[in-house]
Amino acid sequence: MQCLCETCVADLNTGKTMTTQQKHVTIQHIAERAGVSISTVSRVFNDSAGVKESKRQAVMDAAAALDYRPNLFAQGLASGQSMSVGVLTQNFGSAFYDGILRGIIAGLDNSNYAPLFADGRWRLDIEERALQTLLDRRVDGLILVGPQQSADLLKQLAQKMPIVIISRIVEGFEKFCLTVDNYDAGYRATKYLLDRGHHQIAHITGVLSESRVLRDAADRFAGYRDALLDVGLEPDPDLIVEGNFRTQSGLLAIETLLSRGRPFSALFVANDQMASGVRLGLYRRGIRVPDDIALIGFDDQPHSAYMIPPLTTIRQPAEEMGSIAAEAILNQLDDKPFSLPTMSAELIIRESVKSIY
Amino acid sequence: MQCLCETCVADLNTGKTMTTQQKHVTIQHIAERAGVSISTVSRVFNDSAGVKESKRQAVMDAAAALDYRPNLFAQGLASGQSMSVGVLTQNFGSAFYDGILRGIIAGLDNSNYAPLFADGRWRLDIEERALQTLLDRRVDGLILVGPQQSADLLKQLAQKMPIVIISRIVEGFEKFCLTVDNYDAGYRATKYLLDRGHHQIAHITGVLSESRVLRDAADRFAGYRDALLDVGLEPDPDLIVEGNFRTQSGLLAIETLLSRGRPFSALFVANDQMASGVRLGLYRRGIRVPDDIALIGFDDQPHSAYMIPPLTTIRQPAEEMGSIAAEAILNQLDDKPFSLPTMSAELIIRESVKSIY
DNA sequence: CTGTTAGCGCATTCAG
DNA sequence: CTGAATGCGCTAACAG
Repeated sequence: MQCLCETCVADLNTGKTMTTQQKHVTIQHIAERAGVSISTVSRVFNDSAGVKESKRQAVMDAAAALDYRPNLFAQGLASGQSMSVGVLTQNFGSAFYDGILRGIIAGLDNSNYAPLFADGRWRLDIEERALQTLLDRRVDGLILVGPQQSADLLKQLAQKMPIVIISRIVEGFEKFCLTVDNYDAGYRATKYLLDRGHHQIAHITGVLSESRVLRDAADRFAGYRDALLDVGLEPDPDLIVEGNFRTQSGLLAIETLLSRGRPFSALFVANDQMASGVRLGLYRRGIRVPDDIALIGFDDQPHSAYMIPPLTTIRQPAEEMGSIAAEAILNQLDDKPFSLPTMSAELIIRESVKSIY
Repeated sequence: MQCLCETCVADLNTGKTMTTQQKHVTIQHIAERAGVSISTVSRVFNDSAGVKESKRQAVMDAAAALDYRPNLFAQGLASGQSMSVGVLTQNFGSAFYDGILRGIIAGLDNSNYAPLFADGRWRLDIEERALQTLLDRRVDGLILVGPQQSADLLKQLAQKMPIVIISRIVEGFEKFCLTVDNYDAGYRATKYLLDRGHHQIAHITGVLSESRVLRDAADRFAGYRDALLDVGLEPDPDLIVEGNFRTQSGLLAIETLLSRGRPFSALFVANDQMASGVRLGLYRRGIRVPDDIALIGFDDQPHSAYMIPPLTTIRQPAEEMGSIAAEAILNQLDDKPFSLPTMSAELIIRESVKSIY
C-alpha cells in the first residue's frame, strides 16, 4: 500500500502528502516505479504510439499497484478535452426525462465519455446557470432535453461542439434534433377513438402559447384536429380546452368542459398528468370511465397503468431516444456520420377506452 | 467583440484561435488589456490580497468586456479545488429524489459551489461508476442519497472530504447522516388508523432483507408493530406481506393478503407506488376504498393526491432535506459546525381513510 | 521505440 | 501593493 520509490519518498519528505490532504498518485510516481519516463506512461494510457510490450506491462502493473487515477484537471488542461458529455434536462423527476437519462447512461457505457447531468427545473434562469456549469466544465458534447434557450444560442453552441437537442425542433437545424412525432401520435390517438365509434371527441391541450419554443402541445392538437377533419368532422371549439400539462389544470379543464354543456363521449388529454386530474374530476361528478366517457392520455407515466380503470395512453420511447442521442454525440466526436430519426410514439391500449357500440 | 491587445493579436497570428477551435479568454488577455500582471488579475478574482482600487476596476472592466470565464481545469489543477459538490442518487425519476435535488440546487444557489449530479439507478455497479466520475472530477464535497456502498468506504470518503448521507444511517457515523424518522412515521400512520376505530390493520412492507443497508422498510414496519402492541394488539403475521416498493408488488401483495382470508378493515402500505398497485387490485375485486377498506400510503407521490379516492399518505420533507444537506456541506467546507437533524415526516390526511364508527 | 521539453491557465510563493 | 517566477499533472511535439 505504501510505495517507496524515489518520487514517493521525496513526496513524503516534503510533507507533500500532508498539505494536499490527499496522496494523489501521478504518472510521475508510476514512471518511477516502472522504470520509464512519464511520456512512456502517458503513451501506454493513450496508446498514442507503440511501446515495447515489457515496458507497457510494467506501467500497467505499477498503475494497478498504486491504484492510479488520472487527474482530469491536468488531462483536460493539457488536452483541451474533458471526456465528458453534458446532459441538460428540465426536470429530473419526470418519467420521460428519467427514461432519457437511463438511455444516455447506457449509450455512453462503453465509451470513454462520462455523462455530466444538470437540470433546469423548467426555469430559464436555472437552466442558464446549469448550462453554464456544464460549459465551464468543458464538456465535449451536449445533449439538451427540451431546452428553452434561443435558437441562436443553440446554433452557436453547435458550432463549438457536438450537440443533440431532444424534444424540440430548431428551424434549419433539424439535423441535430431528436423528436417524437407528436402530430402523428395525436392523430392516431384521435383516430383510435373515431374507429371505436366516437364522434364527439373533446381535447384538453397542453401549453399552446405562440412564444413557446416547445411545440409538443401544438402538434398533438394539430393531429387531433386533422384526424377529425379527415373523416369529415369539424373540430368543435366548445370541446377544446387549453391546459398547462399539470395535474391541477386537468381538473380545471374537465370542469370547464362539462360546464359548457356540449356532450362528448370521448376525451383525448395531452398528457397523463392532466389525465389524472381529469379522472378525479370525472369521479367526483360520478361520471364513469370508460362507460360514460372514454379517456386517453399521453406519456405512459408509471402510474397511468394503475389508474382506475387503467388509462389508455401513448408511450414515448424515452430510453431509446437517450441512447440514440448518446450514440449521435459519440459519432460526432468521432467525426463519423450520424442521423437523428423522428421517433414514433406508441399507442398503449388499456381498458379505459371502450367502444360506444 | 474583438480585442486587439498584444496578447490577442499574437494569438491571432499564431493561429491559436484556429487550432484550439475556441478563442478562450485567459487572465493573460485581461492582464494585458488592463495593463497589469496576471498575478494582479488573479488577486482581484480571489481577493486574496489588497489591490489598488483603480487597477481592480480596470481588471473587472476588462474581464467584463472580454466575457472572461475562468478555466476550471486550470483553477482546479492549481488550487486543488473544484468548487463543486457531487450529488449521487439512486433514481433521478422518483419524487423523493427529485425533491432532494431541488433542495440542493436551492441550497447551493448563493454559494460559489455548483452541484454535480450522478445517478446509480439502484444498481451497485452503476453507482460505483457514478461515484467514481464524481471523485475523478475532484468534487470538494459529497451528498449521497441512499448509497449502497459499504460503511467502510463511506467513512473513508468522509476522511477526505465533507460528506452528507441522506436516507441511510451508518453506524458510528450518525453525525453525517440525514434521515427521516421512518419508525415514527410508521407508528403514527398506524396509530391514526387505530384512532379511527380500526383493529384489524394489515401492512404491506418494503424490502426487509437483512443485508439491505437501507432500513426504511424495516423502520416503518417496526413503527406499525409497536403502534399495535402499544394498544394491546398482537401483530398478526397473516396480515403482513413483504413487497419490494414497486407498483407491481403492491398488486401481488394485496392478492396474497386477500387470499389468506383473514379479515381486515384498514391497510398501511409502505409506499405510494405499491399503494397504487393495491388500489388497482382492490378495484378489480370490487372492494371499495375507503368504504370497505381504509388505505394509507407513504411518500406523497404527486399522483397520490389524484388517486380515486385521493390516497392518505406520509410526506417526507425532501426539498428541505436537500437544502439542509447542502448547507451542511458548505459549513463543513468552511470548517464551521453543522448538525443534521432527524427529520420527521408529515401525515397527509386525505379521503381514503374513513372512520369505521 | 523512448526520454526530454515546452506549455495548458491559473494560484501562489517570493522579491521587490 | 505588485510583478516575476514556479509548479499543479498531463499531453504533445521534439529529438534522439
